[in-house]
Amino acid sequence: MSEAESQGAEDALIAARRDKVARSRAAGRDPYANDVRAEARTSLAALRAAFAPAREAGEAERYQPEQVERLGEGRSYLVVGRLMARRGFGKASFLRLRDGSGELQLFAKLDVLGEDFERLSELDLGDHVEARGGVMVTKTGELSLQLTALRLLGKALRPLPDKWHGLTDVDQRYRRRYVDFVATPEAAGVLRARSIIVQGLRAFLDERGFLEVETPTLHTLVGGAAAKPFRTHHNALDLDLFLRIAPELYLKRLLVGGFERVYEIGRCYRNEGISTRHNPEFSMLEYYQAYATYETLLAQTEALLRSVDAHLGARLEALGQGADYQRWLEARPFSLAEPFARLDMREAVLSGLGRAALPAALLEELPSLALGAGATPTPEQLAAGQRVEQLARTSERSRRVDWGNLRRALVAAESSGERLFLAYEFFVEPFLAEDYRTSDGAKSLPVFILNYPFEVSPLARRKDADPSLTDRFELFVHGRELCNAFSELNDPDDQAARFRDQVAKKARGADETMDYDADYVRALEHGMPPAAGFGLGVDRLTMMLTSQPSIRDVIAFPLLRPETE
RNA sequence: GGGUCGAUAGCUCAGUCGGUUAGAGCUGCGGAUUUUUAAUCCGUAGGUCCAGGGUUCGAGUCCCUGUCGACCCA
Repeated sequence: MSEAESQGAEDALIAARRDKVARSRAAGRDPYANDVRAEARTSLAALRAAFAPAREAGEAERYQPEQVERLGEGRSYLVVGRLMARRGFGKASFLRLRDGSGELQLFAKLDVLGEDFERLSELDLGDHVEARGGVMVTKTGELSLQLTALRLLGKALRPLPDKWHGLTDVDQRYRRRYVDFVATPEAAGVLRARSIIVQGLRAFLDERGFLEVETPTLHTLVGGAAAKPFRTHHNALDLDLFLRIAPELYLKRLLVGGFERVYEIGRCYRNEGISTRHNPEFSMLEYYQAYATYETLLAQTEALLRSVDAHLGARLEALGQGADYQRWLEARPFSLAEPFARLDMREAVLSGLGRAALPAALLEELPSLALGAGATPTPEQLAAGQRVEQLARTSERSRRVDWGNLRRALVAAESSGERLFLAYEFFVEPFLAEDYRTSDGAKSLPVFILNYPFEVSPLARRKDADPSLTDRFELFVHGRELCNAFSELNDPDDQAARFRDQVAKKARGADETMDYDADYVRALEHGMPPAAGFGLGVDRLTMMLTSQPSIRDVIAFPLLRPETE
């Protein structure tokens, strides 16, 4: 970039910083020096920890000068980081330094710092610097480093956002996440929490003898979930491929291969809308456990979530982010502390209808309520419309049911199983958070929904007692789906029939169906041990545990429409 | 896809009923200040008011279209 291009206010700010770079260079100092003796460096958190004994009880950030002096023993410390604030007083100056572990005040005095003091004018907020000095306490009791040396390590040519308000434009926050993480400490904290959550998931499974594996993300077929895929192409093989929508079918091939416990944490891709709960690429945990049933996984799911949450709380506390965790914990509308509720889907629907003062027989009546197409409504369609209006008036809760979308969805429902599932989605799921509460009523209780119809569960094992249902559950936390688990279907003939149903559905126009995976059926024909499998959305789990309103807050670089210029 | 709200300096925001040269704080630059905590004080620079069209003597402001974003609904 040439200097001649500069124009406008932003460029003037950048030009001023470039001038300082030139001044540094002219004086023989490298504005991008890379010769920090890292082994001599003390992190700001470590430095604070070393002087913690001098902290005054009660007063969080006041230190006793004599004790600090004794602990310091005249030692000199080397610290590095980004300059976050500066308050100048002529022949003295206060600077705020931030590194990856925390922050510390630097105190520069002309008579102590010497000639480096003049170079303060070459520094800007945002610059990376190296500082050296002894630890002392200022008049207000703040732990500080009294500088004996200070130099630039990496010039920031662009200014940081407003030091008090930070970056508030939501679009700018997600577009310039590197600025957001500097300007919004909580945003950085959420990313740290995410890493800890993933560690917690791994630790839980590793302790139980699971093997972490990686399976293909480039698939030749669509399978493992109901979703629209991204398409891509391999040139050398001239092969059309899909980005995976789920790892399920490969993980179960590993069960056939003799691995009894496997898991994968990885990216999946779904070519669907973007919302506060959906990003086109997202992370899923799936694990498969031979000789387990979905009932085994019920208890294991509660244990997993509590274990991860405990791990998160403990690690954040250790990192000095305990206040963040406490704030997130209080903000949660749900609690993991009490045993989760367990509901059979059909019973949940009947109970949901009852709570809305709707007749149980409505389940059988649903097909006639489907929204008809066509310009002029038939008498049947008019009757259906009147019937829905009547039903919607039966109770306050019935009024809150999304009848319009239920009627639209019913058009595509081809079986009583699909209609049961729709009834669950419209009469039960929206009310889970208010209907199932902790014993004190303060928070919602996570709810397991059990026994899904086989038509909406093409990879799950049928129930022995009722083959129209499957050994499957989903976990809803505050009304939002978090986990999906079932006993695996290992009968190759049944699986082949389910695939054929999926293909037939696609032929009838459904767009979120699976392809027939002949290799997977062949794998089952070689024999898959009885097993249960589990899936969990890592992004959603992170949102829940850190009380973040948007999935974009838990993803480092969420997908955005490209900037236009 | 529909509705509501929004877009003004690098950042955070004002801008009255349509009226003269669009303001403030932070950041920057110059100055004062050797214990500050969003330091303070003085001075100064910084604008295609999202884009295009329209109404008007006159538009940041009113109208239309578009772009982008947020939220809600689907």
